[in-house]
Amino acid sequence: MGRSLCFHRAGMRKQVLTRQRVLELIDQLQVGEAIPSERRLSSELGISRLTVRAALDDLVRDGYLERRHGSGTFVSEPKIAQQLTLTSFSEDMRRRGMVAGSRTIELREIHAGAAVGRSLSVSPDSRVMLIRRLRLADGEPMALETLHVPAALVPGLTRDRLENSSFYDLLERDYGVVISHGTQSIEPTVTNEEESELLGVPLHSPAFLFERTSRTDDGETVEFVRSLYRGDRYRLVAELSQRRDRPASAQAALVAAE
Amino acid sequence: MGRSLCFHRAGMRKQVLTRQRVLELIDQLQVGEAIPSERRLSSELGISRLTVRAALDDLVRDGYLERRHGSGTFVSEPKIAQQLTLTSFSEDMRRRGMVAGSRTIELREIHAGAAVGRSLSVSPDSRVMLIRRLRLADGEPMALETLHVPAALVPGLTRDRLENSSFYDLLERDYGVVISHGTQSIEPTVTNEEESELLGVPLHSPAFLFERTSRTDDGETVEFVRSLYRGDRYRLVAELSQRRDRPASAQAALVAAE
DNA sequence: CACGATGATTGGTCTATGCCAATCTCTCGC
DNA sequence: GCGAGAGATTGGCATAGACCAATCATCGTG
Repeated sequence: MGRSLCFHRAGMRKQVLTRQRVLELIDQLQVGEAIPSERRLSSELGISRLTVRAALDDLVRDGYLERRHGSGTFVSEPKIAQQLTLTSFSEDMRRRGMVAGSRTIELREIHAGAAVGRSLSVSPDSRVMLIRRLRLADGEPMALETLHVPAALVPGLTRDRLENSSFYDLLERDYGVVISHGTQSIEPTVTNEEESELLGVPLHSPAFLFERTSRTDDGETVEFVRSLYRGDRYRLVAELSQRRDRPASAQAALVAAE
Repeated sequence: MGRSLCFHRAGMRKQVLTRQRVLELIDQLQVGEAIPSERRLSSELGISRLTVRAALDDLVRDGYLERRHGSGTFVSEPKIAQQLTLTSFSEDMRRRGMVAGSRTIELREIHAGAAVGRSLSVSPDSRVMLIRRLRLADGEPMALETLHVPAALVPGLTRDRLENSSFYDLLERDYGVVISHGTQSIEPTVTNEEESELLGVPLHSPAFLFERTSRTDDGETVEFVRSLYRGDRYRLVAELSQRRDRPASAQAALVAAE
């Protein structure tokens, strides 16, 4: 903590570096413990207090910290982030202290077809990898994932490389593809016979159906995923806030009746 | 726009007032149209550019505006806010250009009991109002809502006053109760016989079950609501982002198996 | 010992300013 | 008329500093 930001990587914003530094700090502290004050961080890191503050704002918004006016800034109870973000299943489970795993059920190359072609912004004739995986937490089936990715993006993809790994990590490490944004929808559904058997739940059990389309920075669509999460083991929880100084905003999409 | 912030209400933060002023502006513009530059707003409102910027940051985060470096700041396509917020059904529907309505099915005073007592932080013997309402959008059933509120909070509550109104508005207007934060969980479920009939969907249709506990600023729990939203008409959609400079964070709660 | 007052520390908000990067517009030259 | 370059405008990021509000700790008094 006696160092200023001379550890910076070229071009990286000070705010971002500060965020990372503070996250390291948080890892070393217990819930409820205070981090150093803004003024202290400012002088120790050799940056302005507003810059420190901006980094902390971000961490507060993401739920890592909570501020108490006049007291300090404290490590939060680990809780659900307010914002939905692109999260790999593996990372998600790891943050819960669980061991994430996966079992590849199917891996083959298909023609995209109309629907998948549209979702991936490729022609229906395009070659696409279809990957079906059962996602496990502490060895228990949690979700069933069907993933489509343009075949040209992942030459030489094998089951071995997929086993017990995060697809995002693999994309980046082995293919230099970095996912940066996407769109996700969530619907309630019920499990069919095959799904029920794979997930170990009764037929027609309630489940969440997540559909996600992910893109790289330059807008290339790199995956379309459907994931079915068991409703008996999975629930979305959010801390909500209504600020008097903000108008209410919508929290859901309403789709047209068929 | 030739006025400075002399329209301010006592104690209200400049950032908040700016936000409101800009929201008014947005209402008058078309999607894709530019708002005045930060520098222009700064001089016209008589506040510093950083303060303008903070207000715009907020609006950008909430999806009202999008910034293009070097070009300006533009009105966004109306889209789903990234953050889940406390939203009244009425406001939600209105933002979709639909007419919100409701039909009160039941309004009576009961004893809280163990579960509701716990949710409302009152004793099981406490008197609690039970309100069941069907929520309509353009006259069509959309959600079934069961609301519990401590009876002492809403003396003289009648069906008339509930009809076609937002409970939040009513709480504030008639009882001076302002909800400020809460916790919401979302689960997939299926409709039972009564629910299916009320919502006009087949038996065992997938649906979202929202449970929400809402509190005032000083932490008093003022309502516990269960809402059942039709899965065929309701879906959660989010724009997702994975910033390289941010660690992934969880987006859901995982509940223990019963 | 307990309570109240005071001072220190902390977060909260804002001002003024500077510089860089990206984009747009206008002018000039071919 | 078109393209390139320069200047203007815009967002992006940061500094230094000031002041207010809330909380905490310490000290003094009853």
